[in-house]
Amino acid sequence: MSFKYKYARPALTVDCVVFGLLEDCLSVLLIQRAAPPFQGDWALPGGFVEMDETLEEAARRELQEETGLQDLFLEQLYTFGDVKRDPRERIVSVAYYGLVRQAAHPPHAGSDARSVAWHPVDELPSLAFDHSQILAKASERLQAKVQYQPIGFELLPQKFTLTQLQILYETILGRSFDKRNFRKKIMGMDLLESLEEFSSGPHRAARLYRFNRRRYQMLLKKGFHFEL
Amino acid sequence: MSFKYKYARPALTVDCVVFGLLEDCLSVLLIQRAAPPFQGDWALPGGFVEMDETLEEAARRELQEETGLQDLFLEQLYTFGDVKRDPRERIVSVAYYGLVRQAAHPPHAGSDARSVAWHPVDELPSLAFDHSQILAKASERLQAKVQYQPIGFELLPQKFTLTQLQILYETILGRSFDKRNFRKKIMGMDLLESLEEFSSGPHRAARLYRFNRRRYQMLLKKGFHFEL
DNA sequence: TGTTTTAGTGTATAATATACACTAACGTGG
DNA sequence: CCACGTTAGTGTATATTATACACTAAAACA
Repeated sequence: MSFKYKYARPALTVDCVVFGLLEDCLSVLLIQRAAPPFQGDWALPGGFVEMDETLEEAARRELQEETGLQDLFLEQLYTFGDVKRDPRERIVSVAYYGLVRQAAHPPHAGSDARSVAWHPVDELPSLAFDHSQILAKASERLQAKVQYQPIGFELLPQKFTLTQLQILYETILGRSFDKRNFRKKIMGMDLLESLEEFSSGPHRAARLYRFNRRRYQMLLKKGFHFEL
Repeated sequence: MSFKYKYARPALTVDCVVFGLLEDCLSVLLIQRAAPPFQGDWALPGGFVEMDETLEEAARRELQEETGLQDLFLEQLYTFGDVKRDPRERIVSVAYYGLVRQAAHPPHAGSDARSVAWHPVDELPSLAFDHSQILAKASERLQAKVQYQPIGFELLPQKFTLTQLQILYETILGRSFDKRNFRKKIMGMDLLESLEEFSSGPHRAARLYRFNRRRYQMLLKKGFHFEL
């Protein structure tokens, strides 16, 4: 069976740049290609868009199939359409970027047995196709967006300490913050719900917090806007 | 002649949301559809992506063909891929938004004689397909971007007065600025080149300025970042 | 019980944003 | 020719926000 069209059509794929924190290190989920072209090289998870699913649905399905990841924060990034970005034929790819909480838990490789692994963003292998370019765009977007939308929380466990949050921002933005000023600013936004204390070593216990999404929605309507 | 593929493929189009200032009124360039579906309705200019052109090239070509516009600021906006966004078949569309200086000069209708016209954004007709949604996203993006990148200048003539610039920002952002504070901020950025004076009526002449793009690039490298 | 390690807190100063009102220049019409 | 209408252009005082900076608290362990 095959499909005929009057005019030539590019193939349409989705690719996903999924970020996670791996031991305080910002990392990206990559799969190793089992077949040519770029056999053995690392690449972004992704695949062809089916006729009965939206682009985001396609991205989520491919992620699930290839890495087992589900229910993560996922947003459209950019569409890459250079004529020769795939050596085989014309393929246009809609890229998404995602954030996951538990990069610690290793993702399971997909049914087609390609290996899947987290790679720290500052020591990446060279990638198949134009995936380095896609990843660069995703990093840029993440850095920009994390400063004016409260998406950083998507990378932390639901309960986290202020120190964890600060390290997260420092990691993503590549600069350090003053502890007191950071806490002042975050607390001043009134977005975090104070929870129990949590002890993890030979030192004072830290308070855990949870991001209160409902409260954020409320504040948004009142003209509030999150900023770093 | 026709093209056969093993798997079904969505058709791929580009659509353009082009903004211009029409008598201090933010407007969008629309074309009137000559054929079904949505015959007679207004729609965004756009069309199918050819196999030998990038997405941006496709957008520029379609704009040129349908409206005569050329050499404008144009950036990718978002890709729309809902399954039923076109009643005929599955079509995924990569949307671009553009800014032009001279919305005063009426665009000439394309070769296929569809009419082309500027429509103020606050009194739009209902649009074909999901084009209202695309336009909404473009307005949102314009509003956001104009505040942290100096793209507003793309809507003004190359020589402009500070009052014109202020009105532009007020129009796009829907709020007013204090004249002295506005001028202080803009001048403080040191991005404008002072030119000759320009007299236009029974009142004091105003100084003309030009946006100095070279200077902007320089400052960028030194860590400067434009903000409203 | 003291040593180590991380958590948690306040204040003074600098920088930035805001609010606000008059003079300058030009053209027109009485 | 001068009074009026209209738009251009300018500075300062105050409030708000950002920054810099150092010690005490609590827990575990030796």
